[in-house]
Amino acid sequence: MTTRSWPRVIVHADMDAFYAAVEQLDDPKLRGKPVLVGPPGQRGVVLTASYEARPARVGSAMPMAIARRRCPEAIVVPPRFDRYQEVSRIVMRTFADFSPEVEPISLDEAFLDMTGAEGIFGTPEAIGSKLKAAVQEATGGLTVSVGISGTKYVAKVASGHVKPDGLTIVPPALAKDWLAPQPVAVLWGAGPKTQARLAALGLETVGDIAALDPTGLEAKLGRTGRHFFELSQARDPRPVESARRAKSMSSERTLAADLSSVNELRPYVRQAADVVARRLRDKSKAASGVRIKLKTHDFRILTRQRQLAEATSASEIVNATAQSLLREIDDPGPFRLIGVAVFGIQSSGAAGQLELLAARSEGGRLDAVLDALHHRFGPRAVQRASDLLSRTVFREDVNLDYLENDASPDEDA
DNA sequence: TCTGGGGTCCTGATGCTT
DNA sequence: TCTGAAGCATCAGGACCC
Repeated sequence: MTTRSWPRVIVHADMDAFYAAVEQLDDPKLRGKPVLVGPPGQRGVVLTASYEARPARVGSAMPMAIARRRCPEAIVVPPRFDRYQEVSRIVMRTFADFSPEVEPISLDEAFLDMTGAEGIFGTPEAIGSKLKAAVQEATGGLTVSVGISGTKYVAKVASGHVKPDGLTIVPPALAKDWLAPQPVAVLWGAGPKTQARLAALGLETVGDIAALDPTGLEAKLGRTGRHFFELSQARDPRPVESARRAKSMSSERTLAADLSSVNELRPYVRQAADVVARRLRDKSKAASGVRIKLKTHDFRILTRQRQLAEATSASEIVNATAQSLLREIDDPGPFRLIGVAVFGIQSSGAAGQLELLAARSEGGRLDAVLDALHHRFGPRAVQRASDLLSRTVFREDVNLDYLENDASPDEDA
């Protein structure tokens, strides 16, 4: 199969049962056995179930208590996020060997834009096979499922079509027909509530949506209706964005036991505020707003937010704002979860200055940026910028998105 | 059977500015 | 000077994704 007639070649790569697979990779005693990664206590859900556990109808997001009942022989392993991040970095670096345009979606999946790569890697089948082999070799044996098509949406559905260790190729010309018999659950954005609404309208498959008049669907579902219609036609113009930035950061925790008094929540707010403020500083970022989140014992979510006069990464300011927002809560509780988030994230410090200068300098050229940096902030700023740049692949025509994205690749992986 | 944590985007209400 | 409409920003909540 050739991709010459494909307008774009988009790859979606999704690691198979990632957390559980990493645990099995690191501990041979777990291999071939049902493994559940999740909190060892009762108040939590399964993060990942190994494929050996799945015949027992155990899967992600299932309450751990239920999963243990359904699969009593399963070995429960507490998550080790540092290790998953480490392996994720290896996987993402492997993807980067195939394309400069890699958009990580989470630790275990990413989109790659491989348009024009046929000359280097061959047909879509060859691209998929080589990518899978490279990941397996780089990680010491982890498998990845790959979907390839002309849009992000179809590539994503395709990668989930055959799992684990699958490779599904959907030529753009066939994509609409390929989607048609699939259930509406594959529509990006159709969760349980929306699926129920669609079912009430007698819509069960993507083909049912594709056959409708889009204005009628829009009248019933608003912008979501139009969005679903476009997806049903296999139309999805979104580009692969390798320079996507976080818009918010949060830290939240479910309490071991519900708390009723706002005063009892204060230490947890302080702790969460410290965590997000530290993460902002670690990434040389500042935030222009603070939000708190509470979950009541009956699972109602309450939020309160406030804009700050000035962007900050100071723990004291984030904490003071969060504590003040807590005073605005008049719900009697009891509460089972407390969280603090910051939003309106922007760069601060050297990375931010570099970004601004790159934006302002003529054409964003690197030499102009460094000159301006030296002129305005002195040699230490140049050193800091050089440190940042030494961790990137050099490009003559550096633009701000590229700099921003690669300034801290370790955390972003 | 009893529901995590980290995110994004959308919607409707409300208040401010022009 | 007053009023109303339009546009915009912000807020709180909801739904969704991994």
